Amino acid sequence: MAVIDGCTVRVVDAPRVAAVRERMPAADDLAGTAEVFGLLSDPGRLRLLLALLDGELCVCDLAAVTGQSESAVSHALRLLRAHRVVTSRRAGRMAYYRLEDAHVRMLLDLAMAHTEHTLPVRPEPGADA
Amino acid sequence: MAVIDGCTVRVVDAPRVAAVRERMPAADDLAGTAEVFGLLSDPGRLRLLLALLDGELCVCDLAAVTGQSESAVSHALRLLRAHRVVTSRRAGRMAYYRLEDAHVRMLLDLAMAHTEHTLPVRPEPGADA
DNA sequence: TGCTCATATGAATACTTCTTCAAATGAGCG
DNA sequence: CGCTCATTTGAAGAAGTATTCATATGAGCA
Repeated sequence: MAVIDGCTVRVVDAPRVAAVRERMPAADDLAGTAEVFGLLSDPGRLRLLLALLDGELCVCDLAAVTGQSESAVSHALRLLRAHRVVTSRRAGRMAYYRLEDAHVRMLLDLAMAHTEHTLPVRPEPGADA
Repeated sequence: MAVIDGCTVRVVDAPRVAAVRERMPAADDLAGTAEVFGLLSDPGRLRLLLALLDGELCVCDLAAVTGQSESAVSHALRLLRAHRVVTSRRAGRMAYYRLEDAHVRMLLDLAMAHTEHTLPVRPEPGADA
């Protein structure tokens, strides 16, 4: 048993627990990161973002590329825009969206690299492959 | 207007749309990737996985580290185990979990590198920073 | 101005998903 | 064998999320 945050909890390896807790990011950072992953956790949004990887597209082209209704696309883009993952540019009555978040771009690149040829890159310490 | 998948849809830049559709991963791959991101989209699970980054821990220590109930932790681990992200080892009445998925490990490393010091790495083509 | 088109928005429904509580499993130990 | 402990499981309730349809905004154009 150990006392953490004023609560008494059951603990086996107290020093390890303390060390790992030490390294744990702040709650806000964790929540933010989880949110980003959440944005990527929907196949529709994932399609949209992948479509935007190599440049901007208008809403109707995004709908055509991703096979979704224009309304669904617009809702999804609204969410992504609220999180500053994409930005929009208006040209006449059309709206062109682009991927604006470098961090998300990296995650997408990494994810795509792994769907095509799944090669392990940083194996767990102790593994021999 | 263009015909895609037998449906007539409104399209502005038809060749672009065709090219981007070409590069789009298969639906199964997309769904799988979205699922992985989904596993990372919950702060509780994110904490668990981060705690496991440098080695195995038992359930109660995971609960202590992440500040969740043991039941919640067990449910989360069950889900992660179902997706082969973690594996468990039993030692007596305790269960030790370890991170087993190299791809997820990379995503976690990348995400963590970005929560601490947010440095852009691959800017969009056209950006000058 | 009035019409059409591209996108955006709102509201409602259906669908997941998280959390909690209660109880079950199954190992160690007297 | 019966008790305790660590973990797992099930079920239920609450909360969030996605999709759709209908409508609104607002730009271009006659």
